[in-house]
Amino acid sequence: MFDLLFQHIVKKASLTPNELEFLKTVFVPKKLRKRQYLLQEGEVSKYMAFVNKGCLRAYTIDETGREHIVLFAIEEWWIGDMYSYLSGEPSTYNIEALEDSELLLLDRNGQEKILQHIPAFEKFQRIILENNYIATHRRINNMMTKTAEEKYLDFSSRYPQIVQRVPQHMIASYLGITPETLSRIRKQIAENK
Amino acid sequence: MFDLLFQHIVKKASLTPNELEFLKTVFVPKKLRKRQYLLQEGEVSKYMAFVNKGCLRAYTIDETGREHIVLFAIEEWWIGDMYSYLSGEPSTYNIEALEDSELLLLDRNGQEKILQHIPAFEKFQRIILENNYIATHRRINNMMTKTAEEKYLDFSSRYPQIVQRVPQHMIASYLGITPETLSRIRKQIAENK
DNA sequence: CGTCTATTTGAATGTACTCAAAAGCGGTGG
DNA sequence: CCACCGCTTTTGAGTACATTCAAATAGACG
Repeated sequence: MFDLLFQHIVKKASLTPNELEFLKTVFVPKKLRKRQYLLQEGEVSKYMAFVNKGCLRAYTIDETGREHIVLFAIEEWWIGDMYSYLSGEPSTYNIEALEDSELLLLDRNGQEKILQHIPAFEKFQRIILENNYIATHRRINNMMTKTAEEKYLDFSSRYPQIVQRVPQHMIASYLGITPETLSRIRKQIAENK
Repeated sequence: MFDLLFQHIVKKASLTPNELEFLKTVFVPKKLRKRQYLLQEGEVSKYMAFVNKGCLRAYTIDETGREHIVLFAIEEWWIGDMYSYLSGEPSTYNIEALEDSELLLLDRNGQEKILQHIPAFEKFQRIILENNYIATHRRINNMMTKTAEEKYLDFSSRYPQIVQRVPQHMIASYLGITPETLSRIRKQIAENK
């Protein structure tokens, strides 16, 4: 259950076997069936979740009732509403399992404990934040400057696993384009090669 | 010089007079004339800068040579490339003063010192991060779901001071629309009231 | 197998863009 | 202090890209 998490962490910061063992006492395993929710709009996001297995999406619903996917997560990714998690305010996101999934949950308390026991965890956290910052800013840049086709090509080369596993209209939603447009783009790409 | 910074901080976390006094030894004042750069592409962002006076922009240049404004900052805002600051990697941003400006610089060293001396500073930092997270995600949401007109209306109601102070084509650049489109939108808004 | 949902295709529309040129504005030097 | 130059904003015309709405096809799940 903890193998993937441990691999994930030691890639970014070196922890002793003892320290890794300690982590087991802090993370809480949780299973989610397809279509179950980790978080619903209005709830406080008490956990950040590491995905050990499966696939999830975070989305919002706008005034006109449309869903907009904010984030996907598959194995070795983190998911949660960081804002709600940090501030304790209710979340505006829904987080739903797109496949049967296994998560490892970390709450603020657990996080504090880890930081007290394992100084190197700070570095790990910092790297996660950095990567998040980069991905978010790249996304803004893509939204601003790229055509629908470029957005899709960038996405599918960066996250090919997600393209495989997730319904096409959800990818369209993530990219901020209509399902019809994405369908036509894919057709055109297929033809031109 | 430190008045605004102190106000800014005590709004978010309560610090003792002694602690505030200590901050003076850590932040480094810096003046920038209009059109001077705080950071240029390829340099490492060694500081996060608190804007005591003035106005700046952070922008990138894409493959086709176009500028895209990532961020504005006026009094009481922070500016810098957080990724480069945290990771030590070279920045892809340029940060330029749009007016004569006064900054207070904080480097990683200084930040460490503060955290050691002033535990309450952690809370302050957390709140800054939260606000940053919210603003960034709102921006993504706006880019994805809003028309050019809605983007402008949202921006100008949220940051009216910036609309006042910054050339129109830079606002267009920030919103990811052309200057011509923004001009037409503004005309239309003016007519319809 | 049948139903429900996802994807594809078509036609018409609309929003924002490009390119080009005119008008407006501000800063600078004579 | 005014005239000029350069940059910003506005306006116009034509175009491209993506959207909407509608319907047909394909695929998944019970």
